[in-house]
Amino acid sequence: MSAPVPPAVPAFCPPACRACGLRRTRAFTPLERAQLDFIEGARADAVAVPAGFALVREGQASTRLLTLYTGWAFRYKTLSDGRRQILNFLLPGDLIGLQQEFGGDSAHGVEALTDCSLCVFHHDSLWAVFRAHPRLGYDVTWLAAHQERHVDDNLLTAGRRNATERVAMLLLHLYRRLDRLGLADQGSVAFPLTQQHIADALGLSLVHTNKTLRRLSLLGLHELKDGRLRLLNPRALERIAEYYELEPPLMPLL
Amino acid sequence: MSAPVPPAVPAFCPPACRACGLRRTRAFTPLERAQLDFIEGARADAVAVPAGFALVREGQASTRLLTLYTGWAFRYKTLSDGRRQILNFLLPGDLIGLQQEFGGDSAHGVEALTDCSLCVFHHDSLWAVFRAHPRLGYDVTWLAAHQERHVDDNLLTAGRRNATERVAMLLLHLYRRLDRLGLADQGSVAFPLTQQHIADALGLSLVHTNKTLRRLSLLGLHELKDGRLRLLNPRALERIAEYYELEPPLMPLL
DNA sequence: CGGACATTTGACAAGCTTCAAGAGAAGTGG
DNA sequence: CCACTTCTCTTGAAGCTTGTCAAATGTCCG
Repeated sequence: MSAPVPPAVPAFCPPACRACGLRRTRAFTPLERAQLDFIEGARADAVAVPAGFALVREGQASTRLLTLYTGWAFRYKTLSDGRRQILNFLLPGDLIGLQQEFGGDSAHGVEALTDCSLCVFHHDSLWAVFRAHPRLGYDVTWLAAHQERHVDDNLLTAGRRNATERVAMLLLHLYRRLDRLGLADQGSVAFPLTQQHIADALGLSLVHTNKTLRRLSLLGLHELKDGRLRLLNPRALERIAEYYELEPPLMPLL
Repeated sequence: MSAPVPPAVPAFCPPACRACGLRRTRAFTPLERAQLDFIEGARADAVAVPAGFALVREGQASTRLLTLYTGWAFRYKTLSDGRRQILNFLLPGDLIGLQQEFGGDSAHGVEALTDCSLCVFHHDSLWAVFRAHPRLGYDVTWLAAHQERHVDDNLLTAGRRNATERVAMLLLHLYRRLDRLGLADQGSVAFPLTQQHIADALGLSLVHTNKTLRRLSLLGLHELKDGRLRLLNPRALERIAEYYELEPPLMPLL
């Protein structure tokens, strides 16, 4: 938070998609001009929201489709007594609202974790995408399948890994996604999660999350300071989490 | 298994999609003739596999797209020491192989849980679907998003529900999906899962799954006999699992 | 300085896992 | 047709991981 690291992309989504800072990060598949123009036409707005803002409310209908441009958000579900499960974290480039577009209420909520800026698409633009640009429709499906892979990973983590493995998994996974987006700076990344977020993502209690995090830190595996995460021994974390990722694929960006 | 209940659809997928038994169940959205013909043209084969057959191998590339016609299957991931997490169960009408179609190795395996019959689509037919019939492409995305909802539910279950709630959730959820497909017969459905499957789906140990299942059964909430499941007190199960589903939507079927 | 919030630590309880072993059902081969 | 193996279900006991309760410390911000 306090480290004076310049952001990789400007804080606001520029009006022209071809000027989009995200597309310059090499994390996304390049698009043809016609496709880019189409996307630009489907955009209704660019908005900024503060940390904590409810982008999608659990159990409510919402037909807006959003792309996260800067900041972090997360999808979650809750039980009536307050127990909360974070389903996955959303980083720049991730699409929000796919599920809700398909009619019906949202089965999950989406909350901004930091201040965020987003692209807002017109209502019903999803169907228009499929009609006008099958390739982009295909990309949307790719994104849906890709997001499901993240949830699959998290389900394996919550269901079958112990506390140490879970924490190692989370740190590694997030670090790599951020690095991929060019958001790593001299071996560290901004890390705005509270331990409560981590606990809710991993299916652990807050106290136990704290103790596990502490232990890994004392073992010299990572360092969490000033709102930034540094992996001091990524190999050890890989072994613990049993998480060896190959080269991550290029992602489509809408 | 041993109960002499006639199957709701014939055991084999007929060569003509318009004769497809699944489409008569009213669980799926009706299609236009042209769309149906296109799907029929994309079909390469109809196959039957025995229980235990590996439809998709974990970590291997596979570009086949399948639709489950009869029987049960499940998606899973494993850790190197054998711990296994079942991600979700696949029932008739579910699409298999979406993730793998998008290049790269499969991050999960798919195994037939019972004898299954399936429709096999031609390689690259997915992209052809998007090109030729945007509406069907949209449907594929709907299916991807819908499957993710199931995984979301399972993640909430594994991460935040206790053993009793987990088991209640599973019984209720599967019963409803089967009922929806017209596979319920006088208040009971075929239930081919072993307790090991249930344990692996819920992130519990086999022993604890057994004891929890036993307790719910002794409380008169359900009956599991002769390979069939009967919910004796669905309301109580709903309250325990905190799972009140509205009318399930019509699903697309490829 | 006071208040809200995040982190940290200790003690204890509980839920769940592991270990062990027996019973029942189903399939196989002599 | 029966012995044998294999698989699933069942139950008890012990132990460990994780959750809950409680409270102190630290940090940010008005």
